[in-house]
Amino acid sequence: VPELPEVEHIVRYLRPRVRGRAVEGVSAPGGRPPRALSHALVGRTITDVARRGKLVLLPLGDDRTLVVHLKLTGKLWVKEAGARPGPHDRLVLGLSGPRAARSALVLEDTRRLGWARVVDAPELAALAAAIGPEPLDPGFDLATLRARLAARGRRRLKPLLLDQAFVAGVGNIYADEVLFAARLHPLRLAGSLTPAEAAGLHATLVEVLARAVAARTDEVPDQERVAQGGRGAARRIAGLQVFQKDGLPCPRCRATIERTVVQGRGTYLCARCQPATGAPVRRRARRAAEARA
DNA sequence: ACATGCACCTGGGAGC
DNA sequence: TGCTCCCAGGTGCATG
Repeated sequence: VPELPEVEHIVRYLRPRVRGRAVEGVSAPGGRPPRALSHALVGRTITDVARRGKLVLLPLGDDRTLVVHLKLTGKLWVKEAGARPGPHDRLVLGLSGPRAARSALVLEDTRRLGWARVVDAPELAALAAAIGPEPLDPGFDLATLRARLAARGRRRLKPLLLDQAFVAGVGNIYADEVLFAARLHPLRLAGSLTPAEAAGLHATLVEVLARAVAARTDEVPDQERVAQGGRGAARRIAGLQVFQKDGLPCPRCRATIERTVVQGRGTYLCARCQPATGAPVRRRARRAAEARA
């Protein structure tokens, strides 16, 4: 599941491989001919590869940009031109190059939830404006986070972290990892954090994501390592502390990590390290217990 | 303003 | 073995 660090890694993998290449053809193996995309892309040059939140941005030199969202199972590869299409290849962009080095940018997406489209500058601005601050930007300081927490004080921490309008790029895995590192229960209300807790959340948010990005800057693309041996989202990511570790001892206190469901999503936490303090939560739980009785 | 629940889609695992 | 059921997770939308 690509979250900010994985998307960043894909961007770094793609940039030297597609920058400066012209799109020579567009096809969709096993699908409808992508006529609109083809019309918008053929003949244009990919001038760079960038990221905004979980979006991959491929600017085309004029005011247009190819935007890709990988959702749950999307991957972007550069393959040799003419390589046999994989069973889940959804979109193939033939790229220019010396005859022997011609290549293709391939969107592979098992579950077909991802998308790719070409937008103009105003549309790109609208997409970007709907996404919150980049947590790894130097401008994302503690004051910024505290102001945003205060503005959404009645929301619970985990749904808030998953909300791309609150902060860019956090998904289910890193939301749990950040909350564990910050010793905060996922159901705590944003407005209930002490100044020290807010500072801890800021520090861990930056640290956990930065470490995950840094762990992937080596030459071997993560995607290729996954293809060689990994299976299951958690296995792709080294160094996870709690995500999908239910039943295992907490790496900090040895209590058993548990799995719950928050906002319909699997949520992993150490109840000893991340106590569910906060009066509103308890009141709500008691009301629920009374309603059941 | 916030939460909930479903829809989208498919493969993989559990259970029978 | 082979069937059904359920689940995963990002996001958008309808509903409470």
